[in-house]
Amino acid sequence: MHVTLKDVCKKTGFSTATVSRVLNGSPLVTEDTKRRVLAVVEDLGYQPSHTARMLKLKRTDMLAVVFPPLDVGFFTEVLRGIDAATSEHNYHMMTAFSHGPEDERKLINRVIRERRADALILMNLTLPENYLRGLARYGMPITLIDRPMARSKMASVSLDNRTGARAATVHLLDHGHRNIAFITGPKGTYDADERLAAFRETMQERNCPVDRQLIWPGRFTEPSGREALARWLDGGGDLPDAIFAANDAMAIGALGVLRERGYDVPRDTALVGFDDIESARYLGITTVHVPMRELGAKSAQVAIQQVTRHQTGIAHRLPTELVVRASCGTHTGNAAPRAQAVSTRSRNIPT
Amino acid sequence: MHVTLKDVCKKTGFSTATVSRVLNGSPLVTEDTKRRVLAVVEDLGYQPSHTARMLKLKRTDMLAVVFPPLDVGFFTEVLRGIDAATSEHNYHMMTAFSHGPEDERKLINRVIRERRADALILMNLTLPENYLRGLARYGMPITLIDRPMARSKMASVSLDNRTGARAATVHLLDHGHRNIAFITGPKGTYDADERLAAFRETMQERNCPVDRQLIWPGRFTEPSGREALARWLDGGGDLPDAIFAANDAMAIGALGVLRERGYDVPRDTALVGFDDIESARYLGITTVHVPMRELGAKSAQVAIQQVTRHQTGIAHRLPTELVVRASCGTHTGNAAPRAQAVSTRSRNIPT
DNA sequence: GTGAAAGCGCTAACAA
DNA sequence: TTGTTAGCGCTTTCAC
Repeated sequence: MHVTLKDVCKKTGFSTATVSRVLNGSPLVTEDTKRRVLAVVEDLGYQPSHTARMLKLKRTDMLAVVFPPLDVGFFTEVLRGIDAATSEHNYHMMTAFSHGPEDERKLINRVIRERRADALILMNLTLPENYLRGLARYGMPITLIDRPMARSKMASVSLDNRTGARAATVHLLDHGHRNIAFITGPKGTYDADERLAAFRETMQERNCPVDRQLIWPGRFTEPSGREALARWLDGGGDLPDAIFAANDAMAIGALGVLRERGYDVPRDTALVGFDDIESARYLGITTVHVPMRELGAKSAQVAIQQVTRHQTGIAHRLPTELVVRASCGTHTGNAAPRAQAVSTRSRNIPT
Repeated sequence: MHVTLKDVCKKTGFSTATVSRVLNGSPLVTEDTKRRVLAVVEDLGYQPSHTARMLKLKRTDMLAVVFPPLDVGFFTEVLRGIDAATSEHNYHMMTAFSHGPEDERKLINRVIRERRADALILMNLTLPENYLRGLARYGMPITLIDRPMARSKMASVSLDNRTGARAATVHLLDHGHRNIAFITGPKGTYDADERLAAFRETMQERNCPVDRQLIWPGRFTEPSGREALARWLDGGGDLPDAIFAANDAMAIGALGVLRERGYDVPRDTALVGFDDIESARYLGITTVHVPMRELGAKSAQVAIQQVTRHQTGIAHRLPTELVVRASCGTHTGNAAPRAQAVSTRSRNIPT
C-alpha cells in the first residue's frame, strides 16, 4: 500500500489538519512542528494524492488541449508552446487529437462534463460559433487559438493573417508577378478566410484583377495542394506567374507537382506559403512566418489567467512576418538583400 | 452549481447506490428503474465527476507520456499513435516535454508520486537503467519506447534498428560507395548505438574498412548534422562517397551544408538518413522508415495491458525498412525500379 | 432489487 | 498553535 496523510499523522502524532498545514505552507505552525512533520514526510516518502486534492479543491491543475485532425508540423510547435507555459505555471497538459468533427464534439464534451481540466484550449476547429457559445454554459473557461469570437466573451489568441498575406502579395507584385494563383484553405476557417481576403484586397488595391479561375480550393493539407495545381494543369491551364498557398503544407504539395512536371521554382513560377513550418525552411519556400510557439504559450497563459484571475474576454493577436527564401523573388537579382530587410529568419537550404 | 449524483437521487427518489448501479450498468436493477433514472440523468444533464470516481476507484484512465526535449517531427507522429490507441481504449493522454535531464526526472517523479496517471510512457530518454529500475518500485507501470531493458521486467516497444541500418549500408555498398561517413546520434542512446553498430558490422562483413575519421559525432539534431559535416570539410577533409546519418534531422543538416557549398546530391555524394520524417520525404532523402505511429500505438496498448491485465515484461520490436529516394543511388540508372522492390513508400518530391 | 452507510485521501471551518 | 470533524462525489459492501 502507499503512504497517505494518515500514515504521517500516526508517525508524528499530529492531526491531519496540522500535517496538511505544514504541507500547504500555512504560517500557523511552529517551526519545530514543521520540521518534525517534514522529516517524517521525507522518511516515509509521502506525496499528497493529487486525486483527493482535486476532489476537495475542485481544481485539477490541468489544461486540456484539443487539436484538429490535421497532420502538419504546425501543431507540434503550438503544443510545445503550450507545454512550456503550462509547466512553467505548474499545470499539466492533457492532449487529444480529434479524428473528425463528430469526434471533436465528443472529446470536448467529455472533457468539460467530466471536469477533467480547469480550462480548455481549442485549436483551429471548424466548430460553429453558436456551438462554442453553448459550451460556455458549463463554466469551463475556453481559449480559442486562431479564431477571435466576434460577439462573445470567449478568450482567444489569433493571428494577424492579413498583414502577412498582404506582405506576401505585395512581394509577389513587386517582383512583377501579375498572374497569381491562390490555393485556399478550408472555407469557413478563420485563418483561411483572412488570408484569402487580404490577398484579394491587396490585388485590388494594386489594380491587379484577380482571375477567379486562379482561386483554387484547398483543405490545408499537402495532398489538397497537389490536387489544386494538378487539376489546373491537367485542365489545360497555363502555369501562373506565381502561386500563393494559404499554408505551407499546400505549398509543398504544389511544389511536388511542379518538380514532377519539370518546372523550376522560381524560374517558371514563384511560390509562397504560409506558416513557416520546418519543411518550408528546408525546401527554401518563401512563406509568412507564424509564431507557433508563442501562439501556444500565449493561449496557455490566457487559459491560466482565466482560471486563476477569472479574467474573461481576453483577446490577443499575434503578428506574422514575411520570410523570403529561394522559392520566390530571387531571380530579380537584388531580392536577396531585400530579403534581409524583410526578415532575418531567412536561413535556409537553397534549393 | 453543477449536477451531482445526489441531485439525480433527489429527483428520482432512488438512493445513490441504485443510481450508481444504473450508471455503471449493473444487472441488479429493474428495467423500469433504469429507465427512470436515465431519463432524469438526461434531463438534468448529469455527468459523473471523474475526480470522485478516481478517488474511489484508484484509477485515472490517464496515460502519461514524457518526451525528450528534441524538436524533430518524429515525436508528433509517435504522439498521434499514442493518442489513437489511447482514445480507442477510452483513456486520456497527458503529455509533457522535458526541458533537459534534470527536468525529466522531476516530471517523471511528479507524475508517479502524485499518481496522476495509471501508466507512464517514456520515450527515448537517456536516463540510466538503474534509475528507471528504481522507478518500478512505485508500482506505476512504465513502458519504454525505443529501449528494451536488458535485465528487467520493464515493458518496452523498440525498433529493429539493425536491420534498417544494415539495409541502408548494403544499399550504399551495392552502389559502389566505399568511403562512407557516418553521423552518429548521442552516445549512450539505444537507437543511436544500434544504428552505428549495424553500420560497422555490415561494413566489416563486406570487407570494407571503416575509416574512424569518418565517424562523426552528432546529437540527433539538425544543427549537429550541419556541424558534423562542416567541421570535416573545414578541416580539409574530402567529401566522402556517401554520408549515412543516424537520423533524418542530421541528414537534413548535412544536406544544407552540401547545397550551400555547391555540392550536388547524389552526384557528388550520396546521403542516407533514418526515421523517414515528413521533411525527408519532401527533400527526397533516402532513409530508413520507422513506423512512428505504430511505435506510439503499440506502446499505448502495452501500457494499457499492464494496467488492465497486470501483464508485465512485454517487449515488442517493430521492423524498419529502407526507403530509396533521390538522395542516393539513382545515378546508377536502374535504381528506381530497385527502389520499388525495396519499398513502396517511395513517393516523394524529386529534388 | 434497493437502501444505508462507510469510506477513498485530502482541506478547511470551527473549536479548543 | 493544534485537533475535531464535516464534507468533496462517487462506489460498494452489507443489510433488508
